[in-house]
Amino acid sequence: MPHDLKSLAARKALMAPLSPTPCAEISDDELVSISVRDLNRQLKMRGLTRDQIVRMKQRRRTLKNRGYAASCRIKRIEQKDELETEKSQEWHDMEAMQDENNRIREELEALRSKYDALKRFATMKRIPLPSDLDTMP
Amino acid sequence: MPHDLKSLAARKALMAPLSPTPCAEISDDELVSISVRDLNRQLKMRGLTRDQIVRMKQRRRTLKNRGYAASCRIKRIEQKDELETEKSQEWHDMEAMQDENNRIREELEALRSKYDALKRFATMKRIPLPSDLDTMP
DNA sequence: TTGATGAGTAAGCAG
DNA sequence: CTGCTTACTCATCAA
Repeated sequence: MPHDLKSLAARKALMAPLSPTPCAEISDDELVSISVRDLNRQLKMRGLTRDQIVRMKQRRRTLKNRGYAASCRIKRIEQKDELETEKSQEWHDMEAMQDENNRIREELEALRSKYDALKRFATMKRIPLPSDLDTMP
Repeated sequence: MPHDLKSLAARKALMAPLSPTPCAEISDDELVSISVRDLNRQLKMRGLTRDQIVRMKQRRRTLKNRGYAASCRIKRIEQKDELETEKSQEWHDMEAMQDENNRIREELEALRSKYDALKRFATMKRIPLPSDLDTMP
């Protein structure tokens, strides 16, 4: 259960930016969306230290991972929802089939009564029945 | 999927002990299982700094959290398994009911044939049937 | 390199 | 405080 629907926003706002050093005005959003090629270009152009470059790459990877983790969580709850939906659907189908089953069963019993009555009537009236009743068209 | 069945052990071994300073030979296992009351007793007895005590408490909380997180994950996969099991069970039930349904349907058709044959026989022989057939016992 | 996932950590809620 | 859950980070595996 979401213990924190209201604090989520606050949390996001309070969350320290991943890079204490904005390094060269590249925002997190930019950093994750930019291509590696372009990133390298930018980095060279701004003449960053090798160390700064390494940090930037790591920051990029971390930001990406954050996104992957989020997808993973979303996927998990979607799969769960899917399972529950399927289960509920099967339950409905099952109920429908149960009803149909009862309907047919009643129909069968009713017909059987009539059939038996007819047979009894024949016996009473001493009317011989054809022996091939079961195979008649 | 367990990406790391072999590396789990290695990871565990490599994982830095939560406290670089064993402080006062209290193992992680001890620390999580001991009661607060006993912990305080131990801490006082050994005469730890206020700072050390705070750290110890935090270490305890972290270790507890580690366990909670593990339980949470286990619970999650158990619930998923449960859902899948129920779904599969429903599927089996459904299949059984479908079979039963077909069986009854065939029985009904067979009986209907015999009943119709009997009626036709009566008509052919010009035998009047009782009008209350449907309500006969 | 990119994406996905298990495990650990911290924050925050509920009891 | 205890226990649970979420979001994040990191290690690791697969593609």
